[in-house]
Amino acid sequence: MGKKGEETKKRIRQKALSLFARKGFKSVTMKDICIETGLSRGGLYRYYESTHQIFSEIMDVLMNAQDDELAAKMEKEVPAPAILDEILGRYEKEMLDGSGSLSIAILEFYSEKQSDGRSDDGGKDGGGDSKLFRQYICSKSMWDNFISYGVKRGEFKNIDREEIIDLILFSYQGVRMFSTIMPIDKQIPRRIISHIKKALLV
Amino acid sequence: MGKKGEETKKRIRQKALSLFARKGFKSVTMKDICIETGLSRGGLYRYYESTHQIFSEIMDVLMNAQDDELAAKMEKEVPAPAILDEILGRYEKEMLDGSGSLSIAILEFYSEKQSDGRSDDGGKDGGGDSKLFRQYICSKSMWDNFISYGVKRGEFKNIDREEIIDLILFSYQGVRMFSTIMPIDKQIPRRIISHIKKALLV
Amino acid sequence: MGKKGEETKKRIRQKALSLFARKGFKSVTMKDICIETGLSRGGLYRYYESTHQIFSEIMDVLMNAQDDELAAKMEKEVPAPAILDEILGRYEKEMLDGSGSLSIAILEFYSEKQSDGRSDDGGKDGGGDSKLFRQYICSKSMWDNFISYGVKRGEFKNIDREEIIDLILFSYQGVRMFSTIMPIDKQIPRRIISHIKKALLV
Amino acid sequence: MGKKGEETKKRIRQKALSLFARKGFKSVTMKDICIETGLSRGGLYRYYESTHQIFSEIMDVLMNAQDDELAAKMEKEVPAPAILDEILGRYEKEMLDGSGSLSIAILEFYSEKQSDGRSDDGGKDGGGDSKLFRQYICSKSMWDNFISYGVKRGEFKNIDREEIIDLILFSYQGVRMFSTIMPIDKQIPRRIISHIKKALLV
DNA sequence: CATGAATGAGAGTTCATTCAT
DNA sequence: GATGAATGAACTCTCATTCAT
Repeated sequence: MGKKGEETKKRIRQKALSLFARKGFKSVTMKDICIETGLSRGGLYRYYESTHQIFSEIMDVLMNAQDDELAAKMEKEVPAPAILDEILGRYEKEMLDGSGSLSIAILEFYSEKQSDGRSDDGGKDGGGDSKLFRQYICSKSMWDNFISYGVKRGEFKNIDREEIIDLILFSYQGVRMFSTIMPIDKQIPRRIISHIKKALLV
Repeated sequence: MGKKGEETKKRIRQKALSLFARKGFKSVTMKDICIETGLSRGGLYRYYESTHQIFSEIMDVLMNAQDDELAAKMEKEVPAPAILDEILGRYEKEMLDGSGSLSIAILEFYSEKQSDGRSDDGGKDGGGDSKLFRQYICSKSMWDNFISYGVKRGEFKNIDREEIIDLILFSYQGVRMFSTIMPIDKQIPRRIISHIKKALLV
Repeated sequence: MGKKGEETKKRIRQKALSLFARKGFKSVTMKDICIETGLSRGGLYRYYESTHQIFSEIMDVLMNAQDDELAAKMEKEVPAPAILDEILGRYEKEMLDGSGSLSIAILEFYSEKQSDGRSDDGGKDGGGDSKLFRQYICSKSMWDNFISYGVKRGEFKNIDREEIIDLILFSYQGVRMFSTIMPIDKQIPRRIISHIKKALLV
Repeated sequence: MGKKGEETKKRIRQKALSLFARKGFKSVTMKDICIETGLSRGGLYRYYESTHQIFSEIMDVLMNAQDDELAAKMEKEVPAPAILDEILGRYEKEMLDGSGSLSIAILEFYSEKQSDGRSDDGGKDGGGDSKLFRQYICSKSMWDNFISYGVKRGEFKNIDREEIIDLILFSYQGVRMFSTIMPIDKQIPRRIISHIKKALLV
């Protein structure tokens, strides 16, 4: 493919990402992406043959770009509450900013597959649900490690971990979803974060 | 519009509802609804001129069909924990059953409006966000009343109400969303509910 | 579908037939047929969803419009040589007139299916080859009956029937094919017919 | 154009030939030929600028590669029936093997020109019909010579030569055509050949 | 010379929408 | 009121063809 080709693919993904964030998955057409990237029909199709494929690759890239950062901090013995502050700070920002979120696009993408029964993710692995599910498992295990770390250091309560993790993950996702369609009062993320902190910190 | 007309409209809404639950909002076409209802093109257009309008009316109907039931129970002095059990039981069921949920359709419907800037909700009120927002406010006030009731009866803790309410509402919505695209482990709703109960019950 | 619809379908088939005869099968597009019939895209697709389907129906109609005429003549005890003259006269005309012939279109249509392996003949029966083959069998049995008739009347020689029939059918088809792409000298059909007559007549 | 260039052209023609035999003329694209030959777009276009041109050259090469062999045999006074056996044996094989035949491609190629009115055969001569026609004339004269030879040797009947030649050529072509789209019973070529022999041999 | 990136024309297809009957 | 025939816009996708490197 060559270096130029790889760069074009990357450019396509970037432009497409902004479209998906803005309009969700279903409403983005190959034509939209042509216009956004400045490529012609044929030019785009040379690299990707459907919005499914593009989205799928975007998801792959995003998912692989995950947190080693956290592990690094635990390595360095950063206090758990400090790490928690940092993570929840990021969550808060994300919950408030609906514009950059792929939430709806993700939902549309995976829900479409459900009803279709098709599996157009470039053939890299088996089906998208599992990809999402793996992501959930991964986030969960990350939190689990982190909470263990906090408990070991005597900084977190030794509560039912799965319970608090599910609560964190799904309320976070819930707010993100709604932030794309409804003005989210700043207090909402703040309250959720406050609750999480109270539940965790000794 | 005579009685017959109203019934036809109702039938259209019912059939369309099942389509929206299955395929989301964007993927349902007027043609789909023609087929599902058995109406001809012209026949359908006589009653509704777009899927937006149909969906909007469905939402109106659903939102108006809300809980006076709860008020009735509080009136009858039913113990708060019993009411809580009942509500959370319903929530649990809904979190597990992705199939019947309009979650995605709602998200698509309102998010489409955001990006369009259009306001095609039948002209009844100004913009859908506020409709959704009102719904949120309404649910919130319902829970607020209910928690007050429990606190007054000495059955609920007197904690920060807004905090727990946001947590309940958004984690519930978060799970519902994901239930439509990912297999949800039975334990997830159970854990969330367990947490809520622990947070509320004395 | 209604009477109007049936008429539109018929009109489509007629116009398409002239296109197929002129350009063969592969070179005719749905757009061509739109233009020829004066229908819009959507209008045409309402009735037929591919040139395959149209061609297939044309073939069905043509094949069903076959020779009961011959049977009638044998019934009426018309002398075999007279009937032979009439049939071969028709053959001669058809061999000379390349313009109205579907030969190439038929060849393209069925050869495309071979390589594709698809079977898009409206689902009415199993595959097109058999349809062609049946046609061959049918023509063959028609000639067989007819030659028997001539032999019984003492007007035809009692020669190897299958031999002469294959010769008739394939040389006729061969000339028809070439008549679409090459000027056919009038003498060619005449010579072929002359040979056939000599082979058959006592 | 050096020797290497000529070889590349030859390779292109060979690969293209197999494609034309498999898919006919119209269905073969420059892209197909790129893939089949392993050449890049630009690479292919350096040598040939259209499938028409490639096909045309293939035809030229094939037509020039004709029978001096027959002349040689007559020179050597090989008995006419032996030569006939050999020729008809080859015909039989060709009639049965639809797969390697260019029949359909030829038909498509020349029929396309008819309707187009264009003349894209590399500019070497005026129009393809005449090329085909010349080929017919050429085959005919070959047979004419051969039959004369047989008659002179007292091995063939002195019948109307043009008649039997047309019969041979067109029934042969007819079967070849159909062999590409229909299973041809082994008996069919056999019967045709049997008839020809009976007509020729004393 | 050869490559493959890119263009743009054009075919296929699907729907929202209108309108004569 | 209701039907379904018809329109036309928009999208998807595929190639022939060109051209900078």
